[in-house]
Amino acid sequence: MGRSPCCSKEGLNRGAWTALEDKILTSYIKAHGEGKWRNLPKRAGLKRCGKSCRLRWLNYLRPDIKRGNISVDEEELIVRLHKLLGNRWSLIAGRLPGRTDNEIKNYWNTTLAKKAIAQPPPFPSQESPSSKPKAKRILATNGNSNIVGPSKLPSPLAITIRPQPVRAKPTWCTLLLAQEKLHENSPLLKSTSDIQDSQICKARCEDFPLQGASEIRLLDFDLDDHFQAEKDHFMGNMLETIDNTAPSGEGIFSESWTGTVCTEEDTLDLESTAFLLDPEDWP
DNA sequence: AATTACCCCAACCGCTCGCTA
DNA sequence: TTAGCGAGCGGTTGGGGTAAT
Repeated sequence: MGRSPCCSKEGLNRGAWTALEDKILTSYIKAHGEGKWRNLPKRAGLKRCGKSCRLRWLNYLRPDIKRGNISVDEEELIVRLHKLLGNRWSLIAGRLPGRTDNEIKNYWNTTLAKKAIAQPPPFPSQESPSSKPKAKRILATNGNSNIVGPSKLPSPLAITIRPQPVRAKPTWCTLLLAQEKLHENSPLLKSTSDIQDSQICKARCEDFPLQGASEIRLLDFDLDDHFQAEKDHFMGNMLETIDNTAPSGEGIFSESWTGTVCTEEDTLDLESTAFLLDPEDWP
């Protein structure tokens, strides 16, 4: 079939944007909003490809953009997220308010990748997530590591794991690990009986909305300050566990699995998790 | 001061996905 | 069911800036 190019390249400006072009694009979007990128240049009077306009706006002109001066905290978060997600820059950027995927990608390629090479990961057998075949389901393995003592954990606590959404509207496969699970040596699901247990946890979540948080994230819990230290401790151990359990692509945190946003609404949407409760449905 | 080498990052490109008619 | 469009993603490129010689 072959698709039409996004725009005719003839007669269009290319390369660096001028201040005037920036001004035109900014005022047009302020007046008419984002979207309809293909027609935007014509309507705004810009001799640019629509894609180019979109990129310029999203990566540079948007008012909420933070540029440069990536903090140590942000850097650490990028490293952790990259460990989990691979080169999924947009997902990583989604966890860093004000940062764009392009900036993070550039930062990684120019700065962090070198550091990563200089400091090889502790588990040599673990490949970069992006180089591994996609995992298809949650297959539990034994983490075999102490996570954190019972008294350290905020309550209630749930972790949601879902397959990596390729685009919007992901198919959710939600597992909620009961707090009690985290008190055991193996925090990860090992058997279908564990999955049955996770149902109980869901009920608890329904009964017990998260305090002061409309969402939690595997890498960025949004909990009360009171729990900050516990959160950091927990996350540190959790990441170690992730490293230990996904050396061969069959751990639940391998390739296509990400710990990601768990909104209250998502937590309550249990339908998509049904297959997890039925061992017959496992391959 | 001139030249070269290297680094950084904005922008481009090709591809894919979701949606819709 | 399928073709086409709009949009987003990740890899790559090229040019400007700066350090080194």
